[in-house]
Amino acid sequence: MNIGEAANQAGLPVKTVRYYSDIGLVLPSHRSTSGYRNYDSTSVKKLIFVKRARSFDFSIEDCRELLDLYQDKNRTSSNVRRIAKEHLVQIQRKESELKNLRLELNHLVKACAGDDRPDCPIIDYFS
Amino acid sequence: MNIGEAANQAGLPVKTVRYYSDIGLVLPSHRSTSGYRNYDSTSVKKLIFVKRARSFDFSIEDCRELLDLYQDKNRTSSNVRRIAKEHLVQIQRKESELKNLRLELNHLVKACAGDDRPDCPIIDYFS
DNA sequence: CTTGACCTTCCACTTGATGGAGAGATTATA
DNA sequence: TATAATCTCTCCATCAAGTGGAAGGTCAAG
Repeated sequence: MNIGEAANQAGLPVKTVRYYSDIGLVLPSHRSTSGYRNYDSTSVKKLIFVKRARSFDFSIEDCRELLDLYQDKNRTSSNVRRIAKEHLVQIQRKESELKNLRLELNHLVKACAGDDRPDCPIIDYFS
Repeated sequence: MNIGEAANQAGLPVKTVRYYSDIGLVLPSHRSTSGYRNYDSTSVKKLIFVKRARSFDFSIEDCRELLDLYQDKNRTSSNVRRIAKEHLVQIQRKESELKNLRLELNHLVKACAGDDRPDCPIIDYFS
């Protein structure tokens, strides 16, 4: 199938599929004589795999590694687990940072009258 | 003072201060005859202000707006509050997305044996 | 034969910086 | 005073992960 149909089946924009092809993440199974990218069901499955992994915020490089393992019949689940676990740590770190941010900002917003006067604890805090 | 000293006082890399100057976010108070950026205490305060706001993940454009309000004696705290509140909503949304991600990924990692065998619920889930 | 949908490559833009090259300015030391 | 070290300047490239658009080739239907 052509890129449009493949993108459709994977639920990705055509541009993104072409981008994944450009960076060698998911290559089309072959090219037509006129240069059209052609995707078979295997390559579409890879696109879907990448889409899922990306929705988990895995980086493109992580996806590349996971995709290798996905295709590797000799893989060990410990390898996959390692990548996922490292990623989990990143997510947890980010989440707690965001939480601190939210608490502090919430505090500031609550302290701010939000009226016509120029007095503002938010501005004061930043100054 | 020169850019190095200003950057130092603001706790920002010189490159960043120059970048803020380039995009017109915090301009140096003037330039020396030889073209050196010169920062007075007011412009350094603005740098510090931006640094704080950025540490709260406010975008550069938000910072620009907050900086305008910071300098505006006729500002109303409601304007500042609006920006901060919108930002708070973004942070909360991001935080809950991250939480969902963490829970699901944690689930997957826990379900994965992480041993020598190729069977892996993480890979299965993505496939 | 032409229209329209789809495909191609290439280039620019996004955010918020950061790194480096090459050159000029200033300051410290010998 | 010479020179070396440090600072600063501008300009260009790069990062992630695409997205948007231009200019042009391809294909099927009417």
